[in-house]
Amino acid sequence: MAKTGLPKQEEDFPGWYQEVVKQAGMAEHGMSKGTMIIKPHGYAVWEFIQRALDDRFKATGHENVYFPLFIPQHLLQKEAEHVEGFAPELAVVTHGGGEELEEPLVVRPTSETIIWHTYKNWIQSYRDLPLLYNQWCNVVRWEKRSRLFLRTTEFLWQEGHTAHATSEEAWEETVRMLDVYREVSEDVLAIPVLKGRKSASERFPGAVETLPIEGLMRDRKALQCGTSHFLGQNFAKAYDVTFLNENGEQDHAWATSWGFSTRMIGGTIMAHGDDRGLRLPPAVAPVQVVIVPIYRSDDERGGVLVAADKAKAALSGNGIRVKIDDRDQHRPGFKFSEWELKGVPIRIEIGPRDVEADQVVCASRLDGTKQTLSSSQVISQMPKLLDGIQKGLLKEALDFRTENTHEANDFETLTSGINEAGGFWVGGWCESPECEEKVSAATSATIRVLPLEKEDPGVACAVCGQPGTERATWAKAY
RNA sequence: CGGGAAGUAGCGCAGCUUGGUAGCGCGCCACGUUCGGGACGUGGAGGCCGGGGGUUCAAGUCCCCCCUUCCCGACCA
Repeated sequence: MAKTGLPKQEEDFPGWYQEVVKQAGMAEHGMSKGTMIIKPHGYAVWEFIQRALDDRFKATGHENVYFPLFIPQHLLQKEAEHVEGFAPELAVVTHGGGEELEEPLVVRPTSETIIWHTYKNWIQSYRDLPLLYNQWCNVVRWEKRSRLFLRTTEFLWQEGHTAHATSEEAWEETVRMLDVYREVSEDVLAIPVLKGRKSASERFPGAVETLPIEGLMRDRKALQCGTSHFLGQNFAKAYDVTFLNENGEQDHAWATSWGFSTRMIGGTIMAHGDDRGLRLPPAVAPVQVVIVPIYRSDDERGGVLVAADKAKAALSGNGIRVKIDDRDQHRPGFKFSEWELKGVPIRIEIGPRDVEADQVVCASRLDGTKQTLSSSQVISQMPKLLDGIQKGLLKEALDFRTENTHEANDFETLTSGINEAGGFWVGGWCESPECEEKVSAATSATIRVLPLEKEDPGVACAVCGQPGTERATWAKAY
């Protein structure tokens, strides 16, 4: 049996998570408080996520820009709710060039302020709109508690910032980008997500509506996987961004912003990983197929490696990312375990017996099954096998979510359900912050999502019994 | 920022009670035997014992101060 040295997921999920991240070579803690060093294997996954998002941004007419890391403090203070929301978690630079600065510089926690300050100069007429810009960058938020990938002082993300002439257009953009996130989560990362709205208490500071996608991790806790904000005219008003509309009237621009971060590397690990380690969706696996040659003598080694090279060349020719693990210092069993830990979707074993029979042994990381395939079969079937793993991971995660989504129509069922079973709990809500708070106090869970289109739940508020006006989905979350 | 725990070799830890030559396992390097599910033997390299101050003939060990990390909360992508 394999000895991974990992805690069992069931017994110690946080411990399991931390060990997987470390042992699989994804990331480690940085030197200063709450920071993270992303290692090659982790960063390579991020590059695939970046590419998937960026392709979709371009396809929907967006362009990339870059704004400064430092934001003059006064700029940040113009939107009241925004200041209040971010004030506790700002990093502030007070010295530069060996001297105290006249005005402190805030390290961006997000860039709405500096961007809308700049948009003021870029927008005069409705003909200048929309502005559909995105930037890839790092941001800093001084969180009290950090966890690799999920919450670190500094993290990498993209933040889109668009300006529109009408409320309708901005709302459409907000919803469109939320769906881009849904698509990347589900089709690329194989994490099924719930789309919807946040309650007022969970909204982004300064937003009119915050639309999240929420995924369920294997410990039955939710993870916010991306958010798209409808900012209304709040930032345009705070930063005085006006334009002349088609009717010749001055109007404030309408705004959206949306972000997707390196936290989703952690999400991918927590949504699919098992007791042997990572299970990476083929779409983001830096190595999709690893070939482990097996041999005893130099003679066998030669023949096996020729067969391995041939298989690699053929697979690479089909656009598949293949690696041959020809390290002499490790035996095959060690390599099997190591690549499983790293999450490689397919392992091909080629030994003397296989060379003789012109075949390979092909093992799937999805369920551990092995099959023997002829050399030509393995080439022709590989895209299908990888696609099967991609879809299989999504299906497993979807089934898991279905099993762990429950209805609750009274306080006792709701709170004990959340506390004892975990997962998503759906119930009526009267929209009062008091009822929301009561559940949080009893469970530490929050409303993760309300339906995108507000709908009558047809049941009473699960907390107070008054008529329900929203259908709320609750869960404990990261 | 509260409540706990911990900082000793790259990683995981023992040693501290009762002060007296710096240890173990894994990993690393060399050679040999191994190789279809985490191999073994022999030899070797590697330490400002988190930092600063004290007590003492003598401090990893005792005392004081500081720093950092982890876990549990509150804050959050």
